[in-house]
Amino acid sequence: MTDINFSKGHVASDSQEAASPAPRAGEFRWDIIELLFFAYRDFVGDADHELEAFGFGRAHHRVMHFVYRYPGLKVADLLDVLRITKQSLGRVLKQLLDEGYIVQKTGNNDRRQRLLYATPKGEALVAKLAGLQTDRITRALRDINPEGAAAISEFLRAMIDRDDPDKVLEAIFGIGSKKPRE
Amino acid sequence: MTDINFSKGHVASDSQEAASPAPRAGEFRWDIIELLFFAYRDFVGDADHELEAFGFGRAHHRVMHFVYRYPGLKVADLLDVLRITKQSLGRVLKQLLDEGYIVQKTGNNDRRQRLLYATPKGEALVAKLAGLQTDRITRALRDINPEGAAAISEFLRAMIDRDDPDKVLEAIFGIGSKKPRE
DNA sequence: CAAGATATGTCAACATGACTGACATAAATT
DNA sequence: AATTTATGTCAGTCATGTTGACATATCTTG
Repeated sequence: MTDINFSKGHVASDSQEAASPAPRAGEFRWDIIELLFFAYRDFVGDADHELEAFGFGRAHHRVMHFVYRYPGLKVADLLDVLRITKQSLGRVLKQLLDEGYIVQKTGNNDRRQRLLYATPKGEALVAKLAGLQTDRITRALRDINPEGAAAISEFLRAMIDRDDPDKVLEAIFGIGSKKPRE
Repeated sequence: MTDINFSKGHVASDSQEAASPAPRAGEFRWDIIELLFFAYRDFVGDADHELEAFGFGRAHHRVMHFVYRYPGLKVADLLDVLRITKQSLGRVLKQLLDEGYIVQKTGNNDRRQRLLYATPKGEALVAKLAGLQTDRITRALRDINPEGAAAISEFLRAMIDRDDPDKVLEAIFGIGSKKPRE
């Protein structure tokens, strides 16, 4: 049942598209495009499973992750990183605060700011999820030598937009190209 | 304004977590976890922008992509690949059919099946989006040698779950581990 | 052939996580 | 004192996912 019957018309080694657009002679990176899709799907799937047990979703994970990793992150910074609206963040953040995964502290210099910190309970959740994802990454890197691993890191960095980096990206990339786009 | 003021407590070279969980001595791949997050965010962001002009979302893109790439894909196959319910697919697919991006043909062997094909209009859309993503990938690979590129491909493949692969994954991986889970 | 299984489509209700717009408060800046 | 900034919140909407129930056509099987 359910035989592999689709014709694979455009797959990889196919000759040529008869399509009208013909953008640039057909040299698309279908391989990487699809590998990224499946790899990311399964990568986040690890965490998604666990999150159900807590009654949380991906949104909660992202918030917890960055709050844990960058203690004292401001709400505004979090909004930059996640690229969502404050209304959208508000709902998720409120749950995490109410349930004791995150605490807020008033900023020292600027008392309007609410600096965010993970509680031990929050740290435990992040560690659990990061453990699952680290397992997958470690498995995937097992048969890859250091040069290959460096190439992977370099590739992923180069895939990221560098214009107008948020605070977390500046930390990751080391405050390099602070290029104020006019 | 908006100074880089978070304390970076747990970042990379930090000594040790005082947290309670302590899963495996703290050797998490924070680097790859975060690079994947940002790389994928910007990777899909390319397409998201363009899609707005068409009044479509990511869901439409995913459907169009796989229908174009694997002509004659059955509805059931598409459900396997996207891992969504048929009701969810139905809404998106109906729009793409109504607006002439996809056509259905009755299966030859099994007349219950609806085999899906991209129209020229649909192919043009897929090509446009794949062009944007290919540009990003090509840019990212520019300074990476063939061995590095091979490592990247190997890594992404190894990140994907191989148990119970769907039709598309079988095509990508070459019908390898056809392990029928009982 | 009749019965059952399969492939697909559809209706209805609901959940999550995005969005916009408007407005409120407290604290910093001018 | 007036304005700007950082944050929070209310209200409504949209996109995309979910369950559950059911309909129809077609294939498979006893």
